[in-house]
Amino acid sequence: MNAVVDKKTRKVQQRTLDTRAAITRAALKEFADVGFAGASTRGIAEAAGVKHTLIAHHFGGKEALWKATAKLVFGVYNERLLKRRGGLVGVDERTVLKLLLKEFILFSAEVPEFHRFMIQASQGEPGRLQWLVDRFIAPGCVGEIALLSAAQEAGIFVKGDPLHLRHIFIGAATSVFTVANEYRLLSGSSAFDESFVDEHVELVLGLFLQKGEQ
Amino acid sequence: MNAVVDKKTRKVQQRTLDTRAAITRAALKEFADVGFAGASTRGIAEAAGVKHTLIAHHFGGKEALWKATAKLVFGVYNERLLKRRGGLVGVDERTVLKLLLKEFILFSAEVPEFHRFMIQASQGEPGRLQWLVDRFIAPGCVGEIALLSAAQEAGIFVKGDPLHLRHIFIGAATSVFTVANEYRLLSGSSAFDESFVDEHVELVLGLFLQKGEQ
DNA sequence: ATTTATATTGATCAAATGTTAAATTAAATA
DNA sequence: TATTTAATTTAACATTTGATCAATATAAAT
Repeated sequence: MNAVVDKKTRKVQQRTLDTRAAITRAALKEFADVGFAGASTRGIAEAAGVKHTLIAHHFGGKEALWKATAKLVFGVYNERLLKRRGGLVGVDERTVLKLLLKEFILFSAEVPEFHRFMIQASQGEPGRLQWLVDRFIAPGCVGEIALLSAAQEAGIFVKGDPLHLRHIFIGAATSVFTVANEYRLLSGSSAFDESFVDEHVELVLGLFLQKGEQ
Repeated sequence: MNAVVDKKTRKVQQRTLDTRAAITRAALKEFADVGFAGASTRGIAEAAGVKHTLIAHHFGGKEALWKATAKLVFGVYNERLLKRRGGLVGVDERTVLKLLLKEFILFSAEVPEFHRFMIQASQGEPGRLQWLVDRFIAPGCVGEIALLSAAQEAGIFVKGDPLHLRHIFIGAATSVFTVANEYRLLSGSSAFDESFVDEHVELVLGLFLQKGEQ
C-alpha cells in the first residue's frame, strides 16, 4: 500500500567509497589549481586512476562533482577545528584564541587547496559562489566573528571590524601557502617545511594578538 | 649590399594599438578570473569585441597572449610604484615606507586582477611561473626587500624575515580584493568602496608598522 | 546457487577550443 | 592615384571536453 515504491537499496560497496574518495581527492587538487573551467573531468579521472565515465555515474556530472568536493573539504575543515576546540575546555580565552588561530594556519599549510578552492570559486560562476557562501561560509562565519569580537572586548585581538579583520587574517595566514610555488622560487625553500610553518605561525599571531595586559 | 634585407616597415596603425589594448585588457580579466587553462581565446576576443583569430595574428597564440598580458600588468604596476616613489624625495623614511605600502594597497584595490593573475600562475604550468618570476617578480623583489630591511633596522616595520613578511603583507593587503565577491556576499557591501579601502589601508598598515619611537 | 542491483567499461555524440590558411578590406607609401 | 603592406574577416581543421547509452563485470541479496 506504499504510495512510494521503496526500491530495494543495497549496502554501499567499499569499492564505491574508494572510487568516490579517489575522485574527490583528485578533484580538489584540480579545482583548486586551475578552477572549475580549467579542470577537466578526464584529467581528474586520470589522476584518480579511474575511467572518466565514473564521474558521471557516481556524482552526476562536473557541477555535481564540484559540489561534492566542496562538501568534502569543508567537512574536513569543520571537523578539524571542532575537534581542536573540543580539546580546549577550561582553557583561558587568550590561549583558546591563539590555539584556534594556530590550528587554522596549520590546516592552511596541510590543505592549501582549501583556500585556493575558495579563491577560484570567488571569481567563477556566481551561482557556485552563492551556493558555497550560503551552505558553508556564512554559517561558519558566525562563530568566527563571535570569537574575534569577544577577543577584542577582552583586549587580546587587534581592534577593527571583525569581519574585515577576519579576511585580513585569512590573507596573511594563507597567502604564503596559496602561492607556495612562487615563494619556493624566490626563497629556495618550501613554505611547507615544518620549521617554516612554525615561524609563520609566530609571525602571523604576533601581528594580530595584542601583547598587552597580562 | 645589405646582407639583411630590410623589408619596408610601416608605422604602426592606431587600430592595431586599439585592438591589442582591447584584447590584453580582456585577457587580463579572463586569465585572472579563471586561469590560463580556464580562459578561452574566443571568450577573450568576444569580451574585447574582436574576432578571435585576431589573437593569433597580433600575439601569435594563447601562450604569447598570456605573456603579453603579464608584461602589460607588471608594466602598469611598476610604473605606478616608481611614479609614487619619485614624488617622495626628501621625505622621511617612515613616511616613505607608509606611502609606498599604501600605494601598493590602493593599486591592489584598483587592479585586483594583478594579484589574482599571480595566484593563477603559481598553480598553473610551472614554466609560466618560472618565466614570470625570472622576468618580473625576482627583479622587483630585490628593491622591496631592501626597503623592508632598512625599515626594520630603523625600527618602523615589524621584525622577521623580510621575504616572509613581504608575502604575509601581500596576503593581508590583497585577500579582501582577491575574494571581493565572497566578501560582498558576507558583508553586503563592496570591498572597492572608497571608504572601505581607506579603512583597509589603516588596518593593514597598523598591523605592520611599528608604533614606537616617534 | 541464482537472481538482481550496482559498479565499471567501451563506444559515440555534439559542442567548444586553439590553430592555420585563404580571401577581403583598410591604410600607408611612393 | 597606384601600389603594397598590414589588419580583418571568413572558412576550415584536428583535439579536447562533458555527457549519454549499451555492454559487461562484480558483489549483494535471496
